[in-house]
Amino acid sequence: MKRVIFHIDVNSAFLSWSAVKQVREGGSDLRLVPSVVSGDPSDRRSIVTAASMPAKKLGIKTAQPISMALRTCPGLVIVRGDWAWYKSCSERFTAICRAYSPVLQKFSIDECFLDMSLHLGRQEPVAVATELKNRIRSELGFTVNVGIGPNKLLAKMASDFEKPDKVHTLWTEEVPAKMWPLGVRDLLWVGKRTEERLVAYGINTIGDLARIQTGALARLVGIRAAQQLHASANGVDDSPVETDFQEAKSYSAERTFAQDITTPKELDRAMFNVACIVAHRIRRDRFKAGCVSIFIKYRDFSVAQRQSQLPRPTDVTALILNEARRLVATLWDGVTPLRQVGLGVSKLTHETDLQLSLFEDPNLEYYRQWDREYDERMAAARDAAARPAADPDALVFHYPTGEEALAAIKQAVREHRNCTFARRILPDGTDCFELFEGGKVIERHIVKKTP
DNA sequence: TCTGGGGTCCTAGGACCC
DNA sequence: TCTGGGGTCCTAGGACCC
Repeated sequence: MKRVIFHIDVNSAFLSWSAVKQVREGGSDLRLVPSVVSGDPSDRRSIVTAASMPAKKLGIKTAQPISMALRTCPGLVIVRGDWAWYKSCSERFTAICRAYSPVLQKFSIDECFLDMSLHLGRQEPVAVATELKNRIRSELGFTVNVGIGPNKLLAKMASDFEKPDKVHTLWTEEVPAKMWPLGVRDLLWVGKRTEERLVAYGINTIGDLARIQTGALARLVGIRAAQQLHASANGVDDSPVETDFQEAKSYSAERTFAQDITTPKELDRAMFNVACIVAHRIRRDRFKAGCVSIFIKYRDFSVAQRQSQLPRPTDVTALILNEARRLVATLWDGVTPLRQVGLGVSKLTHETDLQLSLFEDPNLEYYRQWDREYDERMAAARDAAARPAADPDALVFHYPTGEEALAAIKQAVREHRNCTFARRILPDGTDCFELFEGGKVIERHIVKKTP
């Protein structure tokens, strides 16, 4: 039986999705002007998460610093990401794809593979793909590219050809004409480093890679990578479309500082924050972690990391944080400036710890109670964020600068110890800090936007 | 220009056991 | 005292993806 795989890829996903929302709310279409999704544009370390076609035509690229993009295009429209909305777009997109074949593998928030081998009947693959593409466009308001091939690799390569709103095929017999002239970097799994090594050896195109002996290649990139690259360059891939839900194997969180930090106190505060986030997420997903890792990134982007096994798997923030602190102490000298820190957990299990250890931390019950309260606050903040913005009774405070806002917010948090609080981006793009009481927003603190 | 925040997998060396 | 060879686990680092 002939295998037919589709790879469906949303064009400029985050930007398209934000545009759909704005158009629905009566706004203009971001896709028609130079625009990007990014973090806080006043933070020099923010980068472009997604760019519109007009922005890309001006040379703005994904992952470029926002400050640089603004220099290229001073009139650039910047919108902040809306993750809850993106998730709902992704779910509706996946649901339409699944109607064409149940053999679906979600590859990321905006991409999936469909095994169409048993679901085409007498229809032509291109006709079905075109219908799928058009249906997503008319029902959901955004465009996708569909790549068609005999396996996942070629389908994915095909979807990357001309964009947007296109269907392309890459059958095995088309590989020499359509894929071999491309540079090695265009091949899946060839990144910056591998490209450098290959080019230094005179391997410039995917065709060069397809023809070289794997023995020579192995000396450059290792045996396994060599076999993988050689097979890929020849269009060979027999990996199945995996329909099963893959459980996460690790969780991590990182923070990049607005300015490099140089004191253990600052580092510890960041470690505390990321430990709370990671531990909360594993509890939410009913995991316990057997291994804790930390990493730090220096000014020059070099990274160092430490990891260690816990005596027993845990989901307790304090135990994870303690281990992270111990690891930090063995790794960082306490003075070399750091731009980023991160904490991860792995060796995840679902086991429940019924057995009690003689060496149990005497504060364990206190730690657990603290975690429960943290989890409740997070849940309350999530619920509040999911509700519509209308709450006319909330007191609204405006501040001319971020510093003043921060001071006032700290004061408000001290005064309202029973309140939950969350930072939130309002539908009009206003970045604000909200205090909740009994599920209602009672105060909203906003930094006045400079015109 | 000056670079985010998540993830996955692989490799190589050392410790330890038989 | 010095010695082989294989297996497994752990750790650090690197490369890639979106």
